Amino acid sequence: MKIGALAKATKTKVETVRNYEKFGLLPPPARTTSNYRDYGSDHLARLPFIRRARNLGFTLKALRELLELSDNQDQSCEAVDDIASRHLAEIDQKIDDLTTLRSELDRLIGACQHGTVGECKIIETLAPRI
Amino acid sequence: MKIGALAKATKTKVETVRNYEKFGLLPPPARTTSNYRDYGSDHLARLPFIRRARNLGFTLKALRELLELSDNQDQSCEAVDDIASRHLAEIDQKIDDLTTLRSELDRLIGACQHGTVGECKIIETLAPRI
DNA sequence: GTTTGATCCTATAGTTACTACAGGGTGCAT
DNA sequence: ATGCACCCTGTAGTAACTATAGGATCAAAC
Repeated sequence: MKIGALAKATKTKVETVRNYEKFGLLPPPARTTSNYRDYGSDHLARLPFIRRARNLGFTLKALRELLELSDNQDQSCEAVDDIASRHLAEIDQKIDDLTTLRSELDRLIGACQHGTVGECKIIETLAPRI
Repeated sequence: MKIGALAKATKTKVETVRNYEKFGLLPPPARTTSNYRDYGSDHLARLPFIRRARNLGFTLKALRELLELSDNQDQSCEAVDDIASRHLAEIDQKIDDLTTLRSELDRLIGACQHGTVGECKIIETLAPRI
């Protein structure tokens, strides 16, 4: 498939797709005789992963590391363990933060339905843990 | 407190703090006679919220909207409900994505400990929901 | 068979959010 | 009074994306 079809299928801008290739997140696809990029199902699977992970605040650099866990199956257990563990801690923190933020937004909406907006404590929800 | 102390207390770069003020996320603090920014406890509470929310992938624009829920307590219930609900859906999606990604990393580490690295299915974890 | 329009190519410049640096003022401590 | 750490404004750099320019390719319509 050509870049336009891939971009559409993954709701990504064409320029962003090319950008990922330049950065080494998407392997360079085959080219047609007229030099058009010709993507396969591996690209189609990989791109949504990148998009979602980006949306979750992972940098392209962090993503490259995670994708290498997938690409180089022959890596040492220590390497896999180290990389995965580091990201696991980061992910847990993010889930925690999102969960507390979620509760406060939920409470806000609930208070609203009872006609009493009350004090908004959004800021406190993400206050630093001591 | 001066900007350096605030930055240190919130693990933020001094330049980033000034940037948030320019963007309207942090209210301009009082100034000393020598024109130094003089922050109070409200700034000290607000900044960690901004930092965490940024880390979760919220844009400065989205943050400004969320912070207005907190600042303008006199907003209409409909406005609060609308803004909060939109962000709630976004947050739920993020929690879902992080949870599935977390499981796969966890499985990878587990497999590692049993000496059988096995196939890495990270990419599939964030595959599109149909 | 050529013209129109959509899509592709590369390359460059703009945007957002942050970071770094330049050039200069402030304030305390030795 | 001379460092030295900190503050100020302003500008320029980075990362990741987005937009635009200038041109090639291809399918379809006339």
